[in-house]
Amino acid sequence: MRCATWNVNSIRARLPRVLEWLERQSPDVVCLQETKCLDEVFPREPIEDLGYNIETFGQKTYNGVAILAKGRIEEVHRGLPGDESDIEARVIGAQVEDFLFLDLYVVNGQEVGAPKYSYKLEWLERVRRLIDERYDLSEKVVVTGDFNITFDDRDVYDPEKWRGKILCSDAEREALARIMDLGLIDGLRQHTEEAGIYTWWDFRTRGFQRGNGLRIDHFLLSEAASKVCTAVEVDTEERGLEKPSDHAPVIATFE
DNA sequence: ATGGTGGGTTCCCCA
Repeated sequence: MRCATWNVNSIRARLPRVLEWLERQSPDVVCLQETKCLDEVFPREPIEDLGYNIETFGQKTYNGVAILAKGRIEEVHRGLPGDESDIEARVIGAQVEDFLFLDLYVVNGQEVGAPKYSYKLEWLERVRRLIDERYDLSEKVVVTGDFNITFDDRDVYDPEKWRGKILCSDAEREALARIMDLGLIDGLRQHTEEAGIYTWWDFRTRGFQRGNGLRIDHFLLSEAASKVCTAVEVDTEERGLEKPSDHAPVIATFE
């Protein structure tokens, strides 16, 4: 079973890339973020034609998440419990075979100290509660997506420049650590301690061309999932093609 | 400290 996460930065703008990539990689499950469209205009047919079932949770203009799977998608849930006034489409969860998935598009936060930064920290605590209350971590649980947080300096191309900045601040890393404390493992770090593995490169600074990236897209695995996870790999090649997303796909393999 | 590019919307927001 191979599962991918990919922030596509608009499913409609990225559709040719996504279709080609699905054909090339043929993952069993795909968790998408930043689809940026209402469910009724999600381009379902060309993806279904490649053999995928689809569950979406979108909104106009911003955010939006979706799960694609070759198998049946069951027990689908959308959003965070509690505040019904929060309509941001950033969370979708589902079961595929004997795996429980949670696909997240974590709030970016804009900059440390901004209102959106406080919202990001509160939002992460709500995610922690969702996992704690709804997910049985004795099962094979895969929490994935765009976390907009680096774990540590190995995930940052220039740690001194980014020290304390958005995506790298202590409070963000602590909020992520509290989620990990539920009993989740960073899937990539099971396999390598190597620094310089990135999943996102800023368009504005031509980060990819300069090798300036961050690792902010993750696979958080329950112990049962981690025991059967044989690889977590970034498809860096995809980021270098024509009209790419600013994120590369990441693929986790389970035996 | 600033700006750069890219996507979507609508006369600017978000990343």
